[in-house]
Amino acid sequence: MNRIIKMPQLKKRITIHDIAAASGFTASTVSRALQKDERISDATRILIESFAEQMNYRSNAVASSLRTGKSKMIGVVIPLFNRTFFASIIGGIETVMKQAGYSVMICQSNDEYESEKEAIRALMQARVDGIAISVAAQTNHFDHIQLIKNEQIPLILFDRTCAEMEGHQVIIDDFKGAKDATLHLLEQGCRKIAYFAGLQHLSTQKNRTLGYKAALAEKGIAFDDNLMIITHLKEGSGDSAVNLLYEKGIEFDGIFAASDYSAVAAMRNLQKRGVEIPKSVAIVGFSDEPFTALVTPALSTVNQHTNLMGQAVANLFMTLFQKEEQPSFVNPIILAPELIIRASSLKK
Amino acid sequence: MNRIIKMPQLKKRITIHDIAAASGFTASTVSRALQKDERISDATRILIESFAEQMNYRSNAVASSLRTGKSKMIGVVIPLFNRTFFASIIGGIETVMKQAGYSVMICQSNDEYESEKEAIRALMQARVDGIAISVAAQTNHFDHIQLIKNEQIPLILFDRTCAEMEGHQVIIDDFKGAKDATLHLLEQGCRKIAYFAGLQHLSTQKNRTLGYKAALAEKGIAFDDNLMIITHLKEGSGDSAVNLLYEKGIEFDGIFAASDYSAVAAMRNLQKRGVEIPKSVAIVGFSDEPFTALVTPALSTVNQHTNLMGQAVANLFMTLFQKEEQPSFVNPIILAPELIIRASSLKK
DNA sequence: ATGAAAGCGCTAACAT
DNA sequence: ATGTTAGCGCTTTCAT
Repeated sequence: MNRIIKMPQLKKRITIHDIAAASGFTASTVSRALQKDERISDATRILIESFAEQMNYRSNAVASSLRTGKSKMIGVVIPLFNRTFFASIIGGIETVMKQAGYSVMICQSNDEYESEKEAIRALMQARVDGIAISVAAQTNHFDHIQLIKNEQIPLILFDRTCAEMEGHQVIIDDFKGAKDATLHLLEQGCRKIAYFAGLQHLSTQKNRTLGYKAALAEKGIAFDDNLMIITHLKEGSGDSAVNLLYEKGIEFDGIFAASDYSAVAAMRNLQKRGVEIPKSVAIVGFSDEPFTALVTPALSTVNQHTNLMGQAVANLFMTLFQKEEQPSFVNPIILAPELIIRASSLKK
Repeated sequence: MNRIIKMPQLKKRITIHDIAAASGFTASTVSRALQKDERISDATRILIESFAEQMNYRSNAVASSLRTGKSKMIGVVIPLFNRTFFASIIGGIETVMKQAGYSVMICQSNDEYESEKEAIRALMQARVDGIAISVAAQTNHFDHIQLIKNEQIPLILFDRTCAEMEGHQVIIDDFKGAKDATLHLLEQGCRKIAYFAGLQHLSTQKNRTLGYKAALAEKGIAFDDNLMIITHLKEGSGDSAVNLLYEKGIEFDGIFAASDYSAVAAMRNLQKRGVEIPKSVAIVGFSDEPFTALVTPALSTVNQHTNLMGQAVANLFMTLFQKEEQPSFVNPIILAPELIIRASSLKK
């Protein structure tokens, strides 16, 4: 004797075949209808769409990706999330890519070579359609980035690039940013401007150094090696840099720090020593992190128009995706930074 | 007459079939060998591995994902990248997931319902194996989150959760954090503690309010509605909150702000008014953003052990992945916050 | 305007 | 220990 037993219905995901069965068409017609292929009549399309809706269908991007070879995803590798700088760039990238139907997969390198390599591996395995990278501080060889090019995956370097790698670039004019900042300090009457520099193998930092020097040169002031202190620019570095200047007995009447964190830490150290800011020492930072407007005195800094930068990256992707073959080089996109003058540097 | 013509060799990606052909085995053996299946002899495995290496093979995660139904990716949706808070949580998640061979796909909701919904849609289309969400400030209905549960995708709510949704949770003990902060201010002698609160429909903010009130109650101080000012807690809000207190002529000798940005903005406003901190007004913030140690006076705040929180999320995922069926509920994981006492609140 | 059939690259149940 | 075979869900060429 047989009795019908209700199986514990495993809620299988709906596929185009289910819709095909339900609607009486075939899977290909369903596929075409959902893609709004012109060859499908409006009536059929609308019918199929309503079935899809009712049956709660969501297309399987994995299957689609396997078939078409396009994942409609791009990957972005950044050093760290904990800077408004990168957050804002990604915001710009996402805004544009989303409109074009792309998802953005973000990975952190923690400024380490190994993590960066691993992130790239993961993105390539996920078969993303393009990869954008701001290279890690510790990265000094580029074989892992070369892999991307070898596989003909569109590659964009942004912010931190590397001279050793040719590729598409979206960068800030760090030279101009640093030069403007330094010129501003000079115009405020500073003559001995300490420069808290970042690691000089980074393209951005190298260019900031050139900008600093160019400003000095323009005003006929000799570059003084003692005033340039190279650090990792993390939170504590401004503090130790100021201490170093004092220990060495080096006089200074201004600071240009290539990082806001470093600048604020320096400011705090000087205030503890009773140094008046900006009267005795004027300070300018770099990046326009939100807290710079909140410290006392408010920190002058250089805004990098990060959101625009992100949009530029995304737009470049859209251009690259249209090309059959990846062009090995296009002119870099260079964005202009903007000096934000606040109380920390205004002597007059 | 025939001549051999060299075709412009399209560098096709290497598949297991190519390796099979080159090594003389079949695709399944290659697949097994590369997965280190025990049934394949060491000799064969090593041979195949060397072929793979030489031929520059990378496995196609998309194909593998389609076949196995597992993507080895998880998705994380956060409101915004521009807080060290979320950056650090993600760092914790990534550390653990990577070790287990998972990639992490991160999306921003910008605190908007629509973006959050869109992010979830993208993650589900990518067929991630699990989704972790810290819900957007503007989200007030949860149908999109319900979708995740409907599809039986492991779901973890972290930090900001919602009472309306049952699900796995990893949260901070916001109640305790706020209570400790307020008690500390009371112990410093404050009697009229202004409370700069966040939007009260957020679970975290609601709990902080309860903590604030509990501390007052414990010390026998009546809650004064005038002292509680609800804002979005963004950068400018601390400033306007202080202005409001002055306009209304409400006296206060302490501030507990549910955000570091708000706290620092308030501090700055008061300093401009010539109010001494912490002498006249003691201040405590929330989150321990890195810049809080850099302002003058350094800001007392509540550290939320974000990295641990991220690790807890990841570990919970690993547990959930092992279950055949998703348990509808497990006890929430509640992490203890830590009060960081700095100069801004030390009267004694 | 719609259908049939093949295949993207991989894995796994079922052989042997 | 290795091979055969089928199929994940989709797109797309070729038919009609």
